[in-house]
Amino acid sequence: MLDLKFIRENAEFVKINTSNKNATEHVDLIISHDERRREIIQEVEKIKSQRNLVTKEIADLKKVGKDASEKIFAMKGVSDQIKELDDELGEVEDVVKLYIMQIPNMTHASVPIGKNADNNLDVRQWGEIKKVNHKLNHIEIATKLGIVDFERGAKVAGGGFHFYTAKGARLERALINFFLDTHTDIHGYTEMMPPFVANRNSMRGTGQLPKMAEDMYHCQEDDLFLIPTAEVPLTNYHNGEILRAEELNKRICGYSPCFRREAGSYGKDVRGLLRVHQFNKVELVKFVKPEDAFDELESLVSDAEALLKSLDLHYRVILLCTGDTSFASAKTYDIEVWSPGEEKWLEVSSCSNFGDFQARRANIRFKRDANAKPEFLHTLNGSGLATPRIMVAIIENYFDGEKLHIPKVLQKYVGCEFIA
RNA sequence: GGAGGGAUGGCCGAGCGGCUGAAGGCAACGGUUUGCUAAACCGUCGUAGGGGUUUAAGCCUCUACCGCGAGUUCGAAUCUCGCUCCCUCCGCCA
Repeated sequence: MLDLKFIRENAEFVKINTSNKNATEHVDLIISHDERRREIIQEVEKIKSQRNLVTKEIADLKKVGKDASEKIFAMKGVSDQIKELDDELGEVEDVVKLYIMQIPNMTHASVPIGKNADNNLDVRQWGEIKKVNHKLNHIEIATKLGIVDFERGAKVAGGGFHFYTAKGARLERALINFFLDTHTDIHGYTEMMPPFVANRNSMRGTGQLPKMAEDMYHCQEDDLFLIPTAEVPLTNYHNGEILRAEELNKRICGYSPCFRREAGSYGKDVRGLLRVHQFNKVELVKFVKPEDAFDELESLVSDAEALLKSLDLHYRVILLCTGDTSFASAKTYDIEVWSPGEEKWLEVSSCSNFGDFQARRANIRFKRDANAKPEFLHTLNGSGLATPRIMVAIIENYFDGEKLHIPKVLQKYVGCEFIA
């Protein structure tokens, strides 16, 4: 959510920046309603002030035992007048809130302006395309080795769900543990095991609601959503709180399954593990001082990259253009890993700086010192990493035609050197 | 699921419908004093939103906020109703 005052004072900038994100805005509507809002406030507060004055006079009269019925009579009806204005104020404020929540975060000046993924900027690449002596994709290999079962996943839960089986399950678990261990032991994150469902307030706080409601699984009876990412519980961990400056910059990480209905995405890159309704991910979240946010974004990306280097997987980092940057983000880097089977880059991480956008929605602030005014802090998050496409890359890159070699760093977790 | 109890500022904790934006304590901050640490004393010390003023930090003023939302009343932290969360006990369950 943007600051109303900011919108008022930078209307043109907000309009342009929003359209750069291919989003629509109602800035004019917000501003006109805000004007009416301030009109009403002035009017109603004048009446309230009057009422408070007379009320005090009544109290004084009663205290000395005098008759106040004349003044009391005069005040009859004033409350109704106030209520009427307050009601209108509420309506006007609801409109402002409704539309202000729909304005995306402003992208940072360093973000290239562009319509879609074609305009994204290639920042750097690491490693190189490995020669593989097979022509199989991950589905064929995984099925052959018996480490993923797509058919039974579909039988039990539906299309887009799968089982990891036997050593496949072990390998998946190994990835999760390797990721968590690296972030906690080396990168300075504190591990959290969050709830896998969240309420509306949390979903609104991180920006999934209202826009993404259709993409989430919802438990109607309890009005809870299955989390689409651990970003939701991890960021909302501090919802409504004021942190001390010494606690910043704070890094937390956590594993969770991620649930995505992905309504409407059928037919595109959905084979096998490429796009599924439930997947595992280790998420990195930072709460930082505003002035550190963009530096922290760079280190966040490199924390995720470190994992790919350890796994010796060829990857590239791209800077998303305005049109490809998500609703709540000010700047986003994606990390993509090379898939020999698909002959494509696969997104395995998305690292974003949200500025104060989420903090404002979730009301997360900090004080620079004991007497300072609370300020909104800045939040960041990134995947470190999402496992399915890493699994694809490992399966395709490490299969030698007969057996699947286990990357060195994972061997102690999997307990073997290869799967045959 | 059943029965009770509770929610007040950064924290603890008072609060007969008007004198309570809220006592008192702690913490924090500024200062005075004592040859260090400390103690004592004085002062400051919530948030948000309007309006005014200033080049600005700021200052002045009004309004709202005692879990959330409605209601009663001239007037609600205080009374009524609904909701949420927390605690205790019972039941059920991993």
